[in-house]
Order: sequence, then structure tokens, then C-alpha cells
Amino acid sequence: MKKSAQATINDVARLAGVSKKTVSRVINRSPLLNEETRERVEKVIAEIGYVPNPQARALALRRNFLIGLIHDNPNPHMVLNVQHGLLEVLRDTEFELIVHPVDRGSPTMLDDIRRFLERQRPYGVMLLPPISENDSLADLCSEIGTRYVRMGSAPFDEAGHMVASNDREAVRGAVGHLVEMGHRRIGLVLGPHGFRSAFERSQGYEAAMEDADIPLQRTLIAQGDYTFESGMRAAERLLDLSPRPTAVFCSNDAMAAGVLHTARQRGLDVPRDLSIVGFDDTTIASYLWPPLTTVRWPIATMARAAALKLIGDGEDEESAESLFVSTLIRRASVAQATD
Amino acid sequence: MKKSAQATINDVARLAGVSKKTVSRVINRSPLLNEETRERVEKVIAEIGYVPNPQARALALRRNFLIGLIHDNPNPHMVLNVQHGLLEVLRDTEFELIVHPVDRGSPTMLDDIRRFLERQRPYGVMLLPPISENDSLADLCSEIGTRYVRMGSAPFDEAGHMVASNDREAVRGAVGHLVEMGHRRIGLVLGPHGFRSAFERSQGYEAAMEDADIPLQRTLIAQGDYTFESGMRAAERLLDLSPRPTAVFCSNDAMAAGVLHTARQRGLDVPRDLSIVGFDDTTIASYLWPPLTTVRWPIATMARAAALKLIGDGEDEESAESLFVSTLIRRASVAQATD
DNA sequence: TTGTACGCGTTATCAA
DNA sequence: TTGATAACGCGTACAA
Repeated sequence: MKKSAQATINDVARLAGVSKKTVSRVINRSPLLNEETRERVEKVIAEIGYVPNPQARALALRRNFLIGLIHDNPNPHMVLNVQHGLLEVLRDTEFELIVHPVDRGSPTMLDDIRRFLERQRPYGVMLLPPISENDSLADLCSEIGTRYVRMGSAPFDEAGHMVASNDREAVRGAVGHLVEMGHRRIGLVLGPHGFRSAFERSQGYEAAMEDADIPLQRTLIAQGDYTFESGMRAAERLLDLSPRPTAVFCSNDAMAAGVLHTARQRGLDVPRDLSIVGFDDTTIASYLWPPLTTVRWPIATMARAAALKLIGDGEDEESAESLFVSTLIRRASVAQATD
Repeated sequence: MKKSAQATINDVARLAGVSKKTVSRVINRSPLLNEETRERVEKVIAEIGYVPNPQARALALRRNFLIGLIHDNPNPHMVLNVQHGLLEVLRDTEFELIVHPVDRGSPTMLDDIRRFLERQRPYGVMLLPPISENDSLADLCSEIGTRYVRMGSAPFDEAGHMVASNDREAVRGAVGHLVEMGHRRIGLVLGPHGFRSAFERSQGYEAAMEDADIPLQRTLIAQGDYTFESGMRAAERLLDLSPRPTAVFCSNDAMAAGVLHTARQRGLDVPRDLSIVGFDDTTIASYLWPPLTTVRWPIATMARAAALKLIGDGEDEESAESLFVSTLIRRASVAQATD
């Protein structure tokens, strides 16, 4: 009777002259339904603008219509792109996105996530690297019965649970490009220990060097941790070498920016004296001077695919694309080797 | 009886030998409760690790324990900082963050948001600029009864509903710094029409020029839209001027990066030939060469304050800080004027 | 093909 | 200060 309140399933049932259950069947597209009654009910639904109450549904179904994004502080560019991709799919559905960052390193992380899953009962969750690489986390989701999709730099779960890039091949191609440009003393700035992406990218570097029959030199490999500052430090070590490397592959753009920064501080001209390649194609890559040659991976596309796997009915989504290709974006930070 | 299932309020009631309602009172810290019973109930709760089911609570209370972040595509740096700030406060509470981007420009935006609020019934929402400047949106929240806090570049709502920076004063100081360094032909790259922040920042520029008794020249003011590309275009116009401006204030960092880019393409040395000041202090500001002098505003701090206003019981939170100060970060993109 | 009766886990009403 | 009972709005056995 209250005009202000939302219409409920009871209102629909009363107005359509059927039972709640029948309305419920219409909403949930039950196959056994008289076409005539269905139309009548749908007409009423449209007329009074009825929408099912998510809270009540969640209570009855023991499952919320929320998609969780569980991550641990990777780079902002990546997190936001994932959110965009996810939301693009979710926009026209009844699902909403709930963001739940966690603290890798905290010994209670798994317990925290368990509590989150058991309390909120999200319909599904997307796991971002690096914690997506944690198998116990995936097991936890299975145990609780929450759908999940892991994002990673290589496939490490079934297609239905995975959206992966192929970082190894991507880097192999990127470093191969450096070789084609005549470089042979090519430095590598590693990502942090324990990150699968860092490992895959270093393997790509090694593969490219082997392709070109260039023996690996440990001195040309510098440790980094994906931060700008670590890129600067790595560059300081690398640029002290004699002979200097003529090119450097950096495992992400932030470190590449750091290397560029240090090179410039030392009065080196990029790319004439030093070619630089990054990874991620964040916005800074094109803002820098010179614009950075880098590897672009389709984050938003992968997130969209993940969302489809998460909310899909498990038919063709399971078999849908789960490995995505990256592309080398050639800009101005790479030049022909001169010596 | 099922060991696997979550304990419910009934289990607690049975074990403690009280009624459901009493347990409910304990949970909700009702004041009229025998201290003895309270302790007994709390003991049971701790023993069996009971946690209230959010879905059931939401249904009964007609209100979810979710904080919504409603925004329209401002820059990633800002969105993520807001999320961080919000989540920092929410982390130790029962609240979760639900992210809901909308499409400013879409004629159905208000209806979309209304549906979101009526369906999800978030406990409160945070509104980010530029849509936070939309008064009908705030009215909508009031009408529906959803708590809200608006973020903005100047206060335009009551303290309880507002976290604001003071962009005008911040820019006045930044441009004042340029004047102190001897600049008088100072260009301005505007933000997009209709953005309060763009307006406030331009007002700050004008105030600083007036402070220095420098007459405003329209040719020194170029339109931009907060993108890198618009910064490049603005710079092309500004650098064609004769005499050239010796400094430029850009209404955000992305445009400052664009100006820097164009200056470099023309062989100008920054800061020797041109000083540049940005706004936001995004990460790119420090990655650029030269590192960018820019205005930093405390986004995460403001988001934390907003979260407290949102979930607080309306006591001192209302009166808590709602205006935040920005600071000029001096880096290397500004030099003494030479002519 | 449709309806009845009840459960989901919590809070609110109102009497005790 | 406490408790029985009824919402909250939807889904599901099971019967019709």
C-alpha cells in the first residue's frame, strides 16, 4: 500500500493474480511455465517497475550477487584497468564489484580472506597477482565453494579458473627486438623475488639471449623490485660496468623510468647511448621523454574475460579464451646499436 | 547440528540459555542489558566464533554494511588513492567497499544511481569529483536516506557531507612561487569546462597574478581538458607566442607532462627556457625529467576522513576536519627567470 | 503447470 | 531487563 516503498514479489503476485512462487519462477526463468502466465506476470513486473531485493535473495540463496576483487597492492595502473574491465561486463548485470585488498606477508592473510568469503559470500572472486599465484588461496575458494578466476603471467590453473598473459614469450620478443637492432650487451633489471611475473620475464630474457647465441653474463643482471627507485639503483650498477650495456630490458615501466632517470643524471642520451625497454605500457611510458618502448598486455580484456567466467553459467565460458597475447609497442627509447 | 555450517544467533541463544533477542542486544550494544547476561553471551560468542550474517542483517535493517564509491572516471591516481584511504578505515570494521563508476553525460545517470542506491542500500556513499559537484545527486542521496560525503576542490556542502581541498589557495601559492622566481609572463593551461576544480585553479592563478600586479593576458591562457594530449596542444599554442611565456602553470600533472613533451620536441630546455608547475603530484611528476614541481593534495587523508564521517555515529565526526591543505612540492621543473 | 507452507538469520514490537 | 512472535523479501520442498 505504501507508495514510497519498493514493490515486492508479493505485490507482483497479487496484481498478476498468481502465487509468489510463480513470480519467482518467472524471475528465475524456470522452463516449466505457461507462456501465457509468464507474459502476464512480466507485464505486471514492467508496469510497477519491480526489481527483486538483493538482500533477500542473498539470504535465501546463501550467496550474494557480488564479484570480489582480491588483490595485494600491485601497481595502480593494473588494479584500475582490472576494475574497468570487470565493471564493463558487470555494468549491465545485477552484479556489483566489491574491492577487497589484502596484505600479502601478513600471516593471517588466508584467515582474513576466509572470513571475507564466508561472511560476504560473493558470487565469485578475481585474484590478482602476486597473491593469485598462491595455490592455498585457490584451494580455499574451492573449499568454501566460491567461484574464482586467477590472473597471472603464465597459465597455472585450469582454463576455467585462469586468465593469463604469456610474459615469457612477450619478453623474448622484446629482447629479440633489441638484438635485431644490433645490441649484444643487453642488461636486465629483474622484478622482485617470489613474483611469478618477474620469473617469467627473466626467462624470456634468457630465451632471447639464447636465441641470439649470446652467453649470459651475470653482471648484466640487476635485481629490482618493480619500483622506480629500484630501477635507479639497478641503473647505477649497470652503468658503472665497463663496457657499458648498450641496452637494458626492465621488467616493468616504473623501473624503466628509474633507469631512464639515472641515465639522464649521468648525462647519457637515451636512446643514443642507451636503449631502454619496459613492460606494462602504463601511461607514464608515453609521457616519458623519449617515449618508452614497452610491452603492452591486455589487462582490461583479460579482466572482461575473467568476469565472464565468473558470472557465466559455465557453458562455453569455461572453454573461452584464457591465454592472451601481449604486443611490443615501439616508441623512441630504442635505437640501433652504434658500437 | 551441522558442524560445517556457520553458527547462527540461535546457536548462541541456545548455548547461553537466553533468547535470540538478547543475543541481538549484545551484538548491537544495547544499553539496557544485565552486565552478567552480557558477559555470558559474549563468552559463548567467543567460544563458538559466531559472527552475524550480513545478508540477514541487511534484510532486517533494510540497509547494507557496504560503503559505495560512486565516481566518474577521474584520474586513476586519484581513484586508487581514495580507495586506499577508504579501505584503511574500513579494514577493521564490518564494512566493505563497493565500487560503482557511472557515466557523467549519460542522461540516465541519476536514475542509474538511484537504482543502485535503492537496490544495494549501501550504508553510505562517497562521491568523487566531478559528479560530486552535482547537487541533484546529493539531494537524491538525502531523499533515499543514504549517507553521503562529497569530495571537492572547495567546500560546497556542510562539513558533515564534505571533504574539500582548497585548490584556489594552493594554486595561488604555486603561481606565487613562479612570481617569486622572477617570472611575469606566466601561462595557464586550464582544466575542462564545467569542472569545479578547473575553475578553482584558474581563480587561484588570477589571484596570484593580481597579487603581483600583473595584468591578465588572455593569450597566455590555453584551454585543456586534463589529458596529456590537451597539454601538448596547449603548449603548441603557448610556445608560438612572441614573446614566449617563461613559465606555465598547468591545472594537472598530465597536462604538465604534455607541455613538457612539446617543449622538448621544440628543443627547449626545461626549466632553463621554460618553467613548469603541475597539480596533483601523481607518480609521473617525480618520474619525469626534470622532476615536476607540483601541488600535492592529501587525497588518501581526505578519503579516510570521509570514511569516518560515513560510518561514524555522527558525534564528533560531523565536526571533524573537512577542509584540507595542499602543499607545493618543489622539484626541478622551475628555475629563476632569466629575461 | 501452479500453489502452500516453511526456511534463510537477523531485527523490531510489545507485552511480561 | 527479557522473551515470544512477527516482520524483512525471496527460494524451495512437496503437494495439488
